[in-house]
Amino acid sequence: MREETPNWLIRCEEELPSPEELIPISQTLITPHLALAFQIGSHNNIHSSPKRTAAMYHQKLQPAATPSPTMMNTDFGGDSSTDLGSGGGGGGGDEPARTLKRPRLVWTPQLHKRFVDAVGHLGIKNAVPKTIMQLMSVEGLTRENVASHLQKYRLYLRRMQGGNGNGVSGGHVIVSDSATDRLFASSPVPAHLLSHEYLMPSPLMNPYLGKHVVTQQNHVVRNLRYEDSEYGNGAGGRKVLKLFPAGN
DNA sequence: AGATTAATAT
DNA sequence: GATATTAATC
Repeated sequence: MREETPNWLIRCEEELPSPEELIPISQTLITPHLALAFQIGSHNNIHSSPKRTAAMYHQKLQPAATPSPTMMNTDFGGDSSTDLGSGGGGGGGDEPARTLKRPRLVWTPQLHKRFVDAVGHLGIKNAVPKTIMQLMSVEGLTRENVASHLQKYRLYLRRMQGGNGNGVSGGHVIVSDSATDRLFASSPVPAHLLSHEYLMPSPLMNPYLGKHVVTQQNHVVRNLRYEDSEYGNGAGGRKVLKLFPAGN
């Protein structure tokens, strides 16, 4: 067996060790008592690990604000120091860190910054969720966290390039509002993400085009093509996929 | 605002 | 099978 050496990853890590950027990340990735309760690998902190744990920086508590009916009871909720490390716990999962559902991640500007310059240092090729996650080195951050964020981020970037990001069309500038946009706007966009090839999905390689597909209703559909949706101005003329039922 | 899922591709 | 991407939905 032989692990491939992630040379590029190594290069990136050597290249971007800006301590100012890496150290002061402060945000609650996992709730403090979640981290405490899990006490990942007992509190024998393995300092050899270069990872920064979000739990280390817990300063601002999120009120959790989770009105979901499911409610995370989490027996350890009551008191602290409920180390799961002890063998006593009968049905307890040994590593809830993976099995339990974590509270939803809050993408603070700092965390987003990390995300962005991780993406910035990876090439177009390597800026994929898994590697971004690795380069960010934030404990508890999952691939899906990054994937989800990346998806939204790309949508944001497309809106910027496609439409005039700073449309001076007419008379007034289209300033991006909405909290999301401001978060994304809070960090400068890495140049290589502005590549058209990167942002624009090739309609020509759409698997549906020219083929036919069977819908849930068992109707055969063919001749799929893209059409420009003309919604006056609101959407800004996005492409939509239209289906043409084949007679029956 | 994020997470999750389904379909698809590599 | 694992991961990526997109769209849709929760």
